Amino acid sequence: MRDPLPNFPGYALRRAANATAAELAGKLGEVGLRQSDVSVLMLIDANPGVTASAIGRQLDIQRANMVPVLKRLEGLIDRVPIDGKSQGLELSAAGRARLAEARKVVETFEAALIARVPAEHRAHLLPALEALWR
Amino acid sequence: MRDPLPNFPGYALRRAANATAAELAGKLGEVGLRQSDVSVLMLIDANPGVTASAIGRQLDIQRANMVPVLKRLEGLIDRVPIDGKSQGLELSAAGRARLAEARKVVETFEAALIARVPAEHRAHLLPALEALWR
DNA sequence: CGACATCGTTATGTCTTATAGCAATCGTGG
DNA sequence: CCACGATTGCTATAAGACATAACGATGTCG
Repeated sequence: MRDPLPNFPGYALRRAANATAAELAGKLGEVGLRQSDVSVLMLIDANPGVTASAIGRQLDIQRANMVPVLKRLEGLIDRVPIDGKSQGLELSAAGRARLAEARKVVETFEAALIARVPAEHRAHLLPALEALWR
Repeated sequence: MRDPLPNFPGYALRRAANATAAELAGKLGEVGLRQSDVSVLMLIDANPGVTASAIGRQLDIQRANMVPVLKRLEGLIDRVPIDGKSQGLELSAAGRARLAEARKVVETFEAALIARVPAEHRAHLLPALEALWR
């Protein structure tokens, strides 16, 4: 079947993203987490005390939609009141342990990812993507 | 805010894909089409007489989910019975006209896309993406 | 102090996608 | 030539992600 679509970088981009996302989702499923979960955990880990709103802004997740995410992460996250309105988020011991597992999965996955792209293109991928994104 | 995520190629890939997809969706909205619509139209254009099932396989769209897509494209597509079970799809005159508009939008968009990536990385993007996808 | 922004949250609607099932038809191996 | 497994188009439905609007409470700044 003739398919002119793969010649469009934008199309290839979307397909590649979908394919790899599905792949990662599968592997993360084995540790009981989703990609968004891991993103949130990593951000909290790197910024202890951040608010849910701030994380949402960073990840382009609506404030309202952070609620079910955090609910799903119950037990992995501690909420520390900052003032009467905001609450800081931190990883619990369980959260740190779980993140360590997830990190292993992600890093294995990412390594496999770049390994898949031919050596001569490898170094160009990340810079090219960042240029597109921002 | 510290954010380790953009260092992961897989993450950058997903963000770039989302950002560009949203952008394209906006511009295609001006001609009243969605990305999936245009993909389908292009495939039909390149393969007159294809079945809906075949298109679905090519685009990873479930057979069942092709129904609303084709319904949305009513008037742009003609259905030509192949046998008692299958029907071939072709672009109508209106469909060809509409696809021409869409194609202009897409090509403008794609040109702007690659223009955005620094020259030294430009040629590597598509091959790298294809390697990831397949 | 007062106007305005922000926080966390609930509720709700929409859109996309997956799943299962159906009747009709096709193609192929025996 | 025909019975059986595969395929087609389709309906119905469920699940999931996501956006929007609104709320009370609180913080911030002129």
